[in-house]
Amino acid sequence: MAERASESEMQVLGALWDDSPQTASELTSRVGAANGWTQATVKTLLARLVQKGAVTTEADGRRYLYRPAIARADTVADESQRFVDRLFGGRVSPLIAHLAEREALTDTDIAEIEALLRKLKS
Amino acid sequence: MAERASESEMQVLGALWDDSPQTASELTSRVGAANGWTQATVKTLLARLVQKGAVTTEADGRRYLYRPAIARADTVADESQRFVDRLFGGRVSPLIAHLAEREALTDTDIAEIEALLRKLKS
DNA sequence: GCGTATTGACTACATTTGTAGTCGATGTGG
DNA sequence: CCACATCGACTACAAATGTAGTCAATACGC
Repeated sequence: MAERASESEMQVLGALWDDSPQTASELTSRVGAANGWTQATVKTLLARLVQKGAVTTEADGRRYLYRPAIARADTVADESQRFVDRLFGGRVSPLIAHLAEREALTDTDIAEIEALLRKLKS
Repeated sequence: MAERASESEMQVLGALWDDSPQTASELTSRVGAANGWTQATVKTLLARLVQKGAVTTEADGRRYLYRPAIARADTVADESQRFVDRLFGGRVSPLIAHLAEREALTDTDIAEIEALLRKLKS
């Protein structure tokens, strides 16, 4: 089982979920730039992700192509569970209630959620 | 602004939100036992929370009574925001969609969420 | 009063995380 | 062919985190 990725590592992993494979340079341009990290930092993050088994490499000439080795959905599931447990005692609706209260929900969000719920009930 | 509490520290803080004030012993019995931590560990966590300004102490004879110094709602708000940003690019509905898919939503949850949304729209 | 249990203060230390530098190998443009 | 750019490997190192031990003071039961 792959170990958990740290928050920074998760940024890199997220970029790979969005688009893969990518080279270290590409990732530096995207994630690095977005977070103010140098290439060196991004490479360290990549190395750690590989070591944790969360990312795989494929040689492409002199460099590597990086690909996620774990599914976004699985990771998101684990993290969501941990999160809801940690802050909301495992209950989901308090989370929604909270998000709603903080006005973190746009009208579009609300519409989408309602549509989801309708589908869930059918 | 108080610094963020780590995950372990959050466990202790959570217990204080549920019930406060509490002594270190009480917290060890609850949180410590639940997590397999010794008294020493719980005390360290408490000391760090105090140092971070997340918990206050009040002398009670030879010992302290511990109380949360930051509101659950505020912390939950910050953490939720970070979480949604980190895993869902800041969008809330993918989170709901995910929870729904994983059947993490009970019928009660669904009903509660619908009620919330109705209220939101009015 | 005195031994014993309890408590906070202080110390300890390995691991993880954030952030980056260096360096040797190798590919590339001219 | 060769200077230069680029890449991964390895190294560095401070701060945060997880986990706990030790110790001196003190309160409490007898």
